[in-house]
Amino acid sequence: MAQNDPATLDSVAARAGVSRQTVSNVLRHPTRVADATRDRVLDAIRESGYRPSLPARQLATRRAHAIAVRAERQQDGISGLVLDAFYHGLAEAGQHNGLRVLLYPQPEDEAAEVATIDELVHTGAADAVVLTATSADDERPAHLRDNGTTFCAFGRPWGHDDAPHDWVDVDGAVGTSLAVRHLLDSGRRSIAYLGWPGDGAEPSTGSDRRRGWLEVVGHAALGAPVEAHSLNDAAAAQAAVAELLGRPDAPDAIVCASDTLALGAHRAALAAAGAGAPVTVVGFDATPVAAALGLASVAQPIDQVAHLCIDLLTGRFETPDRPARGLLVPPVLRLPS
Amino acid sequence: MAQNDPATLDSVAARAGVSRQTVSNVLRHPTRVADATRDRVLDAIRESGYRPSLPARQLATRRAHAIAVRAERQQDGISGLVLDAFYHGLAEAGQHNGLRVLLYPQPEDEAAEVATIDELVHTGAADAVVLTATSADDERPAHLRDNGTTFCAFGRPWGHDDAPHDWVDVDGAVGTSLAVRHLLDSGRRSIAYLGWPGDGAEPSTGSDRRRGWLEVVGHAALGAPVEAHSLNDAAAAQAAVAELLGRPDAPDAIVCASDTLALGAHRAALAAAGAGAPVTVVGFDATPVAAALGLASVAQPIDQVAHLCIDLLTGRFETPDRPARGLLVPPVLRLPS
DNA sequence: CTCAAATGTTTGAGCGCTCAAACCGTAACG
DNA sequence: CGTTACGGTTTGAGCGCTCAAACATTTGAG
Repeated sequence: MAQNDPATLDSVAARAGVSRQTVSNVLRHPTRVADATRDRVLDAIRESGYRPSLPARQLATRRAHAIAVRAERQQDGISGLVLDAFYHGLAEAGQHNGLRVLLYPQPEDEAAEVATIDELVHTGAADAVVLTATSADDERPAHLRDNGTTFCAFGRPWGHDDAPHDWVDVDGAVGTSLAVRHLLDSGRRSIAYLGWPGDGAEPSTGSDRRRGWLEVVGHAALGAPVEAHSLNDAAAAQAAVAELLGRPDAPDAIVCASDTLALGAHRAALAAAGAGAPVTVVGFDATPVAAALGLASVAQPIDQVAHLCIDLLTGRFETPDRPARGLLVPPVLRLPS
Repeated sequence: MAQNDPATLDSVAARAGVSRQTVSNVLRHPTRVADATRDRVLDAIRESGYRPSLPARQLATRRAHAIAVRAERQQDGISGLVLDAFYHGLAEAGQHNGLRVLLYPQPEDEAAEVATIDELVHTGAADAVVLTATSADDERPAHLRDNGTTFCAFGRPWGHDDAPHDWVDVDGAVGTSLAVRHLLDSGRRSIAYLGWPGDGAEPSTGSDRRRGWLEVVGHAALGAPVEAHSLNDAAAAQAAVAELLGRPDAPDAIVCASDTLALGAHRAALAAAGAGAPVTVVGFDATPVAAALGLASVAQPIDQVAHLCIDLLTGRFETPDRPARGLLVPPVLRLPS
């Protein structure tokens, strides 16, 4: 099948009795080539086991046909899973679009990361970047914009609604509102929220998730909304919820901003199981932990997010000047099986 | 700083008043260049903001300076974390060695995966592959060997001890033996094992972990070893352990082959807490779940594994014919904080 | 029957780098 | 004082591809 030396455009051309460029056209612009010629060339390609050389193409087109994404340093924890799925989604969607996915190790800080990305882009290793874990005080988007680097963020430009860059995010408010509705439907009357510190104030992932809860709970008019806050740590969450359950207005359900918090809440609920009615806990991220504990949890459609990121990027490659676009996708509530 | 057009070897050379090749030498073979010249060239590089073009280098050297690794499709679960850490480790170790890490989406089956890898390598996108999740009946190593593809596996060639390829793995037996010793030290007398079905027979990750337990337990001569088996599912594990704890020879500690199993065991132990002494559970993989539940768990030194994989690969790039090498690294027991 | 417009194919140049070989001084040696 | 040797530098060629322009053919209109 394959020759001794790997086949090239020229060797295939010779074999098919056409010119180099015609072979190239068969591959990249099939319509430009006459049917008979194309078949002949395709045969020659098959017989010789030809594979186009990526580096050569990159050199000629000045496109890397690759995007870069950060390989997160050791995660805090439970939602690490989500990133795994995101990587897979990117790789898959990228493959469909002729984009390879490059991993770069998370640098010390944001400045170093911008430098890393700059390096990647300017050496021609990648055409663009997908930014993950964006936050309100994130300096990366602005720097990348200044650099003229193409990128798409997974995560809204919190607090910078005018930020002229592409992004995709999951609608956390919809997620928590789904959770509350589900709990109302199953007869819960007093639904508390367990979030992170500072959830109320600045726009953030946390405040977004809290808002969804508050809207539905407020709408249902079930008395004053009850909430607690804790760092994203199961033990801390457990303590916070234990306190909550000791109060006179103890809730009969808790919507949590993460599965880590949900785990803590679940343990507190178990501990308090003796006294009072059972408390239902709903998590966020639908990690295996929630599944294992038999908790409902809000599932982010990570795969969809990844595909949309790729869509936005490929779109921008084609039309560099089109206005920035932000896409908000709804999560779903995953019930315990 | 940077010019309008990106700087090239030639533009830098012109600026420094030397030839193209001298600039190249400054970068790749600094010793070949006279000190004065080198300084002049380095200045020119700095002033022009020159970045070497990766594609051009790849084309000329026929090396991609990249390795590929599979982006796992949705994980069963809890140990997804481990992969995240592995990706980061690879990216980091790769960066130190001038290797970029490429992600390819997990294909349908092993045959398709081999084809994908073949594609990656023959188009010059990657020089080598890191194989993950190897098992006894894995066809990938043999195929890759036949293809002449350079690779390194994370995972032993179970049942193919003669397999002439590079690999790195974590010594599971050492892990479980550490767990047992720790339990003995803390006064446990009857230490059971919770593994996966078929752990006893063929060489596998499971049988390896079981062996470590059996050796130490047998050595301590504490009566007939007790064990249970279950699919890697928390609910199934819970049922299996519940049964175990109901027996007359119920253990006072359980070493598990995974954190998923440990989660199940933990829940069964909690449920049985009323009757008899408390049961201590030890997991495997040191996922956040184990940490959250307050369980000790065996931690795989994933970062080290990743670095060793890169070491083996870079070594092989330099000496393609050196004999295959297998590296076994010991895990550590991570106690609950 | 001529000329222009399609259609299909080839040619030339160049992307930015590295390799190998050639080159050029100068120092060391006989 | 010629010859060799050597550190330092340049030259030529080529990696495998794509672009734009040039070149043949064929076709259809006038």
